[in-house]
Amino acid sequence: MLTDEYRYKVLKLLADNPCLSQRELARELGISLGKVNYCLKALIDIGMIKVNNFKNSHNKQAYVYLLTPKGIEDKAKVTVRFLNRKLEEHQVLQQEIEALRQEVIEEEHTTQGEKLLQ
Amino acid sequence: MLTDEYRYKVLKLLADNPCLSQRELARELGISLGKVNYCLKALIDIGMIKVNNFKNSHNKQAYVYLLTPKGIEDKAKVTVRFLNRKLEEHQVLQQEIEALRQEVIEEEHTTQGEKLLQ
DNA sequence: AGCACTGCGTTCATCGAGTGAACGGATGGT
DNA sequence: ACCATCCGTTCACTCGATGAACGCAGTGCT
Repeated sequence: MLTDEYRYKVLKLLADNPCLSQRELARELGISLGKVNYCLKALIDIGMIKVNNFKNSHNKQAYVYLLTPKGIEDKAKVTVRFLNRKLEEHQVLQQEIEALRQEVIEEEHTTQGEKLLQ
Repeated sequence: MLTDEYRYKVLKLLADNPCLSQRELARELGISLGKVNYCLKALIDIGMIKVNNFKNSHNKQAYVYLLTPKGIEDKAKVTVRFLNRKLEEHQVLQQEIEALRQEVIEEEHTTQGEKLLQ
C-alpha cells in the first residue's frame, strides 16, 4: 500500500537526488529497506519513476531513480494534497490541544477543591 | 502495550461515565473490542481502575469501571503529559506545513519556468 | 418451567503492515 | 583468484489489531 505520505516523500527525495540507494532512502525516511523497495516498485509500476541502471564514467554500475514527466507532475499534485491533509491535521490537533488545556484547568480546580476539603 | 494516548482517553471516558461497556468504549474510541479489553485489563493491573460488578436496583448485572484515587491522580498527570506531546506534534506539524508551502511555491515557479520555455 | 433473545466480558485464530537477515550479482582492491 | 563491499530483491517472521465466537447472566414471552 503506497500512501500519499511516502508517495510524496520518495518523489521529493528522488527529485532532489536520484542517486540515492534504497538503503539511503530507508535511512532518510526512517523506514525499512523492504518498505522502500515496495514503494519504489509501486512508483515504477504507476510510471512515476524510471530506474536507469547504467554504467557511469568509471564503468561502475549505478542505479538512478529518475522522475518521469508524469512523476514530476504527480509530485506537484501530491505535494498539494499532502499539504492539505497536514492542514486538516493541524486543525484537528489545535482543537485537541484546546480541549486538553480546558481539561487540565478543570482538573486543577477539582484538585484545589479537594485540597480545600481536606 | 498501553500507550499514553489510550491511557488518557480511557481514563477520561470512564471518569465522565463509568458505566460504559467495553463495546461502547470501543465505538467511542474507534478501536476494536479486543483492544479495549486489553487496555482495561492493563489499567486494572496497574491499579488505575477497579471493576465493580454489582447488581443494580432491578437485580440486573451491571459492570462499572471506577477510577481509583490513584487513577484520578494519574489521569491528571497523563493529561498534562499527553497535552505536552500534542504541543510537540503541533510544532513539528507547523514546520512540515511551512516546508510544504515553500515547496508548493517552488514547484509553481518551476512549472511556470517550463511553461515559458515551451 | 422452558425457550429465545439480548448484552456483558473474554478469548484467540487470523490478518497485514512492517521488518531486516540473507541471498545473488556486480565491482573494486589486493 | 580471492575477499570485501555495495547494490536490489526476497520472504520468513513479528506483533499490534481485529472481530467472530463463546459462555454466562438476566429478561420477556408462552
